[in-house]
Amino acid sequence: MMKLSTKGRYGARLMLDLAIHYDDGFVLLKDIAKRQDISEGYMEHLLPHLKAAGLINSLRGARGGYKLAKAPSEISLKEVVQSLEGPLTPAECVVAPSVCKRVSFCVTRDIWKEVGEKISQTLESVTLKDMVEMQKNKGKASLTYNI
Amino acid sequence: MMKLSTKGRYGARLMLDLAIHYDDGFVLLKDIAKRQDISEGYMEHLLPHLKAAGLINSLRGARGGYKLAKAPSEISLKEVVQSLEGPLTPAECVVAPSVCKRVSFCVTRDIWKEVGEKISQTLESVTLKDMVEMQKNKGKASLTYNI
DNA sequence: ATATTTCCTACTAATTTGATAGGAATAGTT
DNA sequence: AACTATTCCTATCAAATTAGTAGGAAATAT
Ligand code: FES
Ligand code: FES
Repeated sequence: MMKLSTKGRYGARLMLDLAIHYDDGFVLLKDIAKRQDISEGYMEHLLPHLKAAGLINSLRGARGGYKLAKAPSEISLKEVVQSLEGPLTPAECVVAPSVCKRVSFCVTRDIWKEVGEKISQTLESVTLKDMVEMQKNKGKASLTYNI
Repeated sequence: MMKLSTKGRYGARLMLDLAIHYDDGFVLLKDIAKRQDISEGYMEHLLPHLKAAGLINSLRGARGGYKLAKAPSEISLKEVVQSLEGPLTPAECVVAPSVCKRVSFCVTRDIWKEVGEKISQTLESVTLKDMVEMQKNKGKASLTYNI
């Protein structure tokens, strides 16, 4: 249905959480899971991908945890989603031409490619820092509403 | 993986095929299936959606078949994909807020919404007529190559 | 040593996707 | 009226993907 899987959605929230706590040193997965209300066990599966993509660092053992490998302003949402969901294209054959026999003359493929590029551009234009700012503003707004 | 399902992909090819044969009256599903190399039985499932969306007309019985309900220039790829895949948004909660408890303060949701709008815009800017033109140009190019 | 935490692997359950099958309803043709 | 060709409808099945759980090994600080 053209949906992101939970990998991408949970991953975005995970990274946003790490960005919010960027100055707090290593953050416990347990705490992220609690704050974001996501199963700790499931979220564990996301971390190797994020690490392989060079987006986070980890330390094990007591006092261990996770933290961003770069400043929030240096990490785009595109990197996050892509590391978890794979290529951001609506059709496999855009990135793996061998899966379709019709690649050489298929018009729809050209369009799927273009759509994928638009998605990439959009996600690339948003950094974790932007998201932290957005979150702060949201917090303010809801406080105002409560007065 | 942020992929379109075969519904959307096959549907786009089906509609392109109908657009190419727009002047030929009712077109047989059998012929579309043969030309596009898609299982006739499976493609059958797509047609009710396209019809419900007012994109095609059908006639049953002998000499029956399918044809576009509007001129190719009046049908955007967005309508086609949307009728088959549902809302063009990367996360369910954008369109059905009740599925997440965090809607009121969730930043990622705002972003998924924006991405969905970009996808919509891109698909909306392409009509079946555009696709037919693209196909013609492809045909020309490949002929040239063969000389 | 001990407690805490990441890391790794295997397994299971649930959902979605892709595909097939059989026949009812409809419309033209003879 | 009988016949043929086609859409239309529903049920079913198989395969693949996604979501989630479990158990324990490896590493690090105290
Ligand atoms: S959809 Fe893959 S080549 Fe057309
Ligand atoms: S992902 Fe649905 S509200 Fe955040």
